[in-house]
Amino acid sequence: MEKSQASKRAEDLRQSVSRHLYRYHVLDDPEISDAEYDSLFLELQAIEEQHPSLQTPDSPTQRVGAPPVEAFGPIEHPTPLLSLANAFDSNELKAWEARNQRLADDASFEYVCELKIDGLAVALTYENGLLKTGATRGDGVRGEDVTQNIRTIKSVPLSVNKERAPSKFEVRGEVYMTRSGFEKLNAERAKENLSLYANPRNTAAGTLRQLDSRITASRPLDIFIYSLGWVDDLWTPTGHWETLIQLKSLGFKVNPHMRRCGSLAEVEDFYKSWVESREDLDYSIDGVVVKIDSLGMQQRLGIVARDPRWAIAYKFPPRQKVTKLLDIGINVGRTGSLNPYAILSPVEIDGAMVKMATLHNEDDIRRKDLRIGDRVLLERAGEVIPHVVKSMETDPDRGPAYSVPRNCPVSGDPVIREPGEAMHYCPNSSCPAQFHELLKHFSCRGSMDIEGMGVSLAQQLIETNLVKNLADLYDVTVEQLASLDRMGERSSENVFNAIQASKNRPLDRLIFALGICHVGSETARVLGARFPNLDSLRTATEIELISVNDIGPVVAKSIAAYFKVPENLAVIDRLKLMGINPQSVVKDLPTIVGPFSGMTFVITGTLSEFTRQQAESAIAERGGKIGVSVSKKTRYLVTGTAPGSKLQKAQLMGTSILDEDAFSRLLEQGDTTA
DNA sequence: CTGCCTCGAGTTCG
DNA sequence: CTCGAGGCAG
Repeated sequence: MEKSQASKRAEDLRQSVSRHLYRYHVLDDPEISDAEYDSLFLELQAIEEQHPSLQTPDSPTQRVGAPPVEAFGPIEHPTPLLSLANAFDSNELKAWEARNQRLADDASFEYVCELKIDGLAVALTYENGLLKTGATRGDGVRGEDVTQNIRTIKSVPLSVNKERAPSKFEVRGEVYMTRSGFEKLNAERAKENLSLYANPRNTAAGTLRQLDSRITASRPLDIFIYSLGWVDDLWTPTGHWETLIQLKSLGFKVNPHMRRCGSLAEVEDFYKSWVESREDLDYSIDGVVVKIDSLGMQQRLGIVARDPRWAIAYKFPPRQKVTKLLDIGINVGRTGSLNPYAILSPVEIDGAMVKMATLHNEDDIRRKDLRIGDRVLLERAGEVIPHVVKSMETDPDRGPAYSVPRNCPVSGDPVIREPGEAMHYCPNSSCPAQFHELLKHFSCRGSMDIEGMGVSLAQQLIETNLVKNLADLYDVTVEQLASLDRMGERSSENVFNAIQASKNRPLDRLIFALGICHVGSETARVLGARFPNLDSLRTATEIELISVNDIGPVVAKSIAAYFKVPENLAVIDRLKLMGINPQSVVKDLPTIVGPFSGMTFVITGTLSEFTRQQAESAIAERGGKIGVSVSKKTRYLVTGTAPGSKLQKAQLMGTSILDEDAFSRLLEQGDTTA
């Protein structure tokens, strides 16, 4: 290509690549496919390689990172990056307003609320439309020059419209890493056997301070710009809100969740709505920043020490607390696994008094080096279930490291741990603790579905020796039930009837209810469809079992082993005598042909017009399948209110997402086409 | 053998 | 919901 031609083409490409980067990373609304983008980018790169003189400092090819530097140079901030005072509750927020009103002759304020992103503050300067420097906050007065790293963040404009922007100015923002990007990064590291990063914030901090900016370029950093630092001319916005709008129109990525509020009550509303839905975001926030909108008023109120009077960080209640690990207890699971759990000095987190948390297994406890008596960090993150994050102690001699007991705390049998397995097991399958769990499993919804059979009733039946194995359950009389604690005449009859009614459950439910190791609801369903009754399953050889779809050597062995135990066979025989011997019609797995054939649906959140069961059977009736988690094979994600992390994953993977209305419409359409 | 995807098992508070 | 691990396709 001739140089003049190449120059023209390079200019066109730079513009269009920059535009597509902006649409993708700032607006989140791409116009072209990734492949189309790649081809434009590669063409530009090729031209610039051929004619190095055509390369410009704001070319998108300059975002890939540069060779490592020895150390970062210092950058002085012409106007210091301030910190923010905190308010931890509504009273402190009111006190803040009251103080400002006193100082400002009882003026009334307009506020701007923004999310407080949990990331790192940076200052970016532009000169004549070009990005000049990017610096960390440092101590507020002097930071580090991380320009090369900042350039690799795709949503940072390398240049802005010279006509509309001041000739020199500084913007401030927060660099962060999305949760999904963080998880993806850790997944990649796990694959390469590298150590895992602790959390998105620290990882973002480490990444921004990478001496080799090519590494930074490969990491999913992003930025939200939230204010103008200084400006040399031209621009005289009158308020913070207007500043944000202007920054957005210049092409900066400004967080979309901001609100102008006429009163503190509105601020409270904004704050409360985000306390509820902070987990729906793909990045962490730790509060709401409240600023007085008017710049004139800001100047009038001024700054005390390092905190401006006109702004405050209204922090969310912490979801992490430090508490004392009083002891480590052991639960024995249905499979005989010994499951350690933390007994904690009760603390309130997010409205709930937490006093227990699972500790998974011995290795996990040792990895976190938790010892009895330690102060530990406890977290109730997005999910309801709390977990112990780490120990706060550092003294290596503070007490003995934890070991799972050598003997089962219930039956006293020596526990075993197979090489390569994470869990310790009690080998005694008739251990009362195991039987208690089995009885609960046998009775639960999805198994034999015996209503009224809860923890306390199961315990009493076992302790009174009324039920020593599963078959005994069907010999229990109304009178015996009524003799137990908290069992009146009515409830005894109800439970008795529920037990009798459970005799008619289909084969797959019975197989599931037996609690054979590795045989869950799905495997039980497969087995129930392949074998006509329990007898034929019982006599099946391992080879026959393996030939069944979805059954491999491990599961086959487990099933065969179950049917070799004399106690198990005795129970099955007795159940049969009592009339529990369901038959199934053997055929190839039923395939319903319908409008949803070949589609997998995943549901998250709470639906309002359907129960989950109804939604699932509506899908199944139309030939669709229900998936547990979002994967490439998921056709639709159906979302209700308060969707879980599946939504993020679906967005990440580009899965079609249906809200409840869209789902209803799809069901109806399916009906007409069926 | 290696990378999916799916299944199983355990999970806290009110 | 999340983890670990079983099953299976490439």
